[in-house]
Formats: sequence, C-alpha cells, structure tokens
Amino acid sequence: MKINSNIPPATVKRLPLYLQCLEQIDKATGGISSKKIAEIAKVNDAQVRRDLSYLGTLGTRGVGYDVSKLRNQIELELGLVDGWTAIIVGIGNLGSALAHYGGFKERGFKIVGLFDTDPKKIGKQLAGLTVKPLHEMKEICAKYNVAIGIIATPEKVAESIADDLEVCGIKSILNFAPVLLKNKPGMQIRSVDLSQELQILSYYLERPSLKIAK
Amino acid sequence: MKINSNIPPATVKRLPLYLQCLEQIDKATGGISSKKIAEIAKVNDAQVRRDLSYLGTLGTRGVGYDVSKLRNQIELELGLVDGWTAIIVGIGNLGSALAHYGGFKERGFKIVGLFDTDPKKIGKQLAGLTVKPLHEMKEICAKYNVAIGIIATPEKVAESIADDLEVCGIKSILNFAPVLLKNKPGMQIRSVDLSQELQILSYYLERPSLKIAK
DNA sequence: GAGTGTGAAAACATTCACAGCT
DNA sequence: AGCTGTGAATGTTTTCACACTC
Repeated sequence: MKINSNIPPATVKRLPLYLQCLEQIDKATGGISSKKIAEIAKVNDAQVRRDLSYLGTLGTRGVGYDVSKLRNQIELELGLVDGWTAIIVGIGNLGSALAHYGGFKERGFKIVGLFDTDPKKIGKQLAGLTVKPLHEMKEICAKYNVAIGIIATPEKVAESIADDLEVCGIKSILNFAPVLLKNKPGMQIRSVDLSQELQILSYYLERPSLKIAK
Repeated sequence: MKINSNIPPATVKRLPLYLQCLEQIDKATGGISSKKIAEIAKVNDAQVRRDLSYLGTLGTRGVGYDVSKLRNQIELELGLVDGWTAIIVGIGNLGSALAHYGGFKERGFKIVGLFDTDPKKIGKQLAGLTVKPLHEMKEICAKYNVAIGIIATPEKVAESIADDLEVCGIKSILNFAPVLLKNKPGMQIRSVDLSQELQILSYYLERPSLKIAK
C-alpha cells in the first residue's frame, strides 16, 4: 500500500465524492465500473478512471474495480485512517448538528471536545460529551492531540476563536462562520459558507428578470 | 445595468466570496482595489480583476472599485435581487440551524416553510414559522411560488423528499443529507456534504504515516 | 466483449505583464 | 503614481479515443 502525495487538487476534491458513491451502492456488489461510479457521482467516466489512476493501478481491465479495495485506498490517500481528532467551538444549532453528525465518525474523525462561552450551554451533555468553557480547550487539545478545530460560532467571535485555536497548537481549521478568517502562518483553513451554495444555485436558476435583459 | 449570462463557472463560484469580502470591509470605505479584495479572499489580484471584468467595466483605472456599485452588480449577476423563496425539509439540529441562519435572509433568500414528519416537531415555532407536516408542502409551494427546496433530513429519506419536492414543482434543490441524489430532468441539484471539507482538509494535514511511506 | 489506463487533444482557468486611463 | 482591464503565455483539468488486459 503506497501513498501518492502528489494528487491534483481537482482530484482530491472528488475523492470524498467517490467514497460516498461506494458507500451508497448495494453492499452485496463486490465490483464496480468507472461508468457506474460516474453515473452516481454525475461526472464523466474517463474522469473517474483518470482520478483513480493517481491512486495506483487499482482496477482490472475488462472487469472493473473491487469496491472494498478501492474504498480502502481512497481512505488511505485522504489520510482518513490516521484517526484525526477534532473539537467543535460554538454549540448552537449548527454546532449541535455537527456534534451529532454521523458522517464524521464514519469517516474517521473523532470529536473529543465541545466548547462554548454561554454559561447556559456549559455542562450540557451532547453526543456523549460535556460542553466545556473555552479555558479548558488547551488541556483537551494537549490530552487528545487534537488536529482540527471546527468553528461554528457567530461571525463576530470567529476570528478570536481562530486565535485561541492557534494558541492551543491546532494546525487546521474548518470554519462554518460566515466570515473570511485572516491567514495564519502554518495553519490550514477551509471555510464552508452555508449560503454560498445557495447563491451559486441562484445564478443557474431560471430568472424572470433575465427575460428583460438580453 | 446589464446581466452577462455567460460567466465561467469558476468565476461564479468566487462571486459569493467577493460579496463576503465587500460585506466584511470597513463600511466607511467607499472604494477598494483588486489587491485588497485579493488579500481578504486569498486569491491572486489579477484573478479578481479578470473575474470582475466579466460583470462589465466596473472599476476606475488608477482608483479602484466602488464598493456599493460592485456589490449591487454581483448581487444582480447572481440573481440575488430576484427574491427567491425557499422551504426547509427536516427540522433537526441542522434544519433549525439553517432556519435561523441570518446569511440566507441577508442574501435575498426568504424561507417560507418548514416541514417535518415527526409529530413532536410539527406545530413548533421556529424563526417566525410553524413546522408543518409534509402534506401541506404543495399548498405552501404554490402559494409562495417556492423556487428552492433545502433538504436537511436523515439520508434514508432524502431521496423520497426530493421526489416530493419535484411533485411540488420545485426546480432547485440544495441537499445537506449525505447522499448522492438521483438526477431529475429539469432539476438543479447541489449537494453540501459537511464531512467532505473535513476529508479534503485531512489530505493536506501533516501525517505521521506519510513519514513511513515515500 | 467489457472495461481499465493513458497518450494526445481540447477546453478551461490562472497568472504575467503592460498599455491605458485617472 | 496608482490601479484597472486584458492580450498573451502558462498551467491545469477534462475529455476523447484506443491499445491493452482479463
């Protein structure tokens, strides 16, 4: 089992998609073709083959890919077998949703801490964890060697939480607050803006107003 | 005010990002340069100029862009001024988070209905709306001319909800359930998988196991 | 026959670098 | 002097098409 650490970014973005496909097909199916994956993932089949070829020679000509072998290899490439630990900061509706979200555990991410500043939330039990105040963050991060900090706070405090996470030695942030965080050297930051997809969708909607223009 | 309906997809994806930038800068600032936008959005400044040039000749050489004029034009291009209405199906933690999410309203999307199958949730008041059973969906969709259906249900029922939305005449779906929905002719579907970004992040994390491989 | 893996072509996207305007 | 808008160059991604293997 080898890891190719030089996969094109466009391909890296699609690997989780393929993983989802493999999970979704009939569990009894042992093998699958690029054509079938392409159909479920809604991409071109040559694309699928090219993407998977970066992970090594995994398929069998004339036959297809072995589902579990393929899954293992994608998980290996994405580093999902390393068992990353994460904490969530901001336990409102979104933070709670993330804490309960089965997809994280299923993908090898373990949530080991929930934090909030609101005294009403501190002490609450949630998804098998107790919500803790911010000043206990450093201890938890050290104890569990936390790799990822997930920000689900209101936008006003997100930047300061990012600073706190940096102090705790965290090297990666997944930010759900609708704010563009400042760059921090040595820190990987990815932001998910829940309204962004809706805005993109809007561009491709049939618009009454377009009939007037053009 | 003209709409250029032929903007490259890569640019469309960045327009919401620029909008976020503009919202985030000091409200007092009347003008902004491509260099400043690039810095906040963490992209190349030539990229910003090229992207914005698709919207028309908006800047002033030697000066920069007028913030409010730029914002208006981006909103116009994205169709955010058309006042889309949306409904949310599945009022768990994620659905509640989405219902309360200020970013939707701010971007011109109006949530006009919340739906769930759970009798315990039906009747609940949330973000100024009452949670309704599924069979009232069609009526609400017709009444408010709903354009977008947001799915925030567990994965098992997501596909059948998508069918229901189709029956209600909805033409666009934003799916938060971790499942790849089947294609429906004439239907725009975008999926947001909350764990996907975490998986991409994982690929770029420093891995202990990589020291062994290679 | 069926389906992978991959050169080569085509399409798309980014970046440079600078003329042109304020 | 400062900053846009954009040709031209470069880099990346997608797709075609087919030799090759089972």
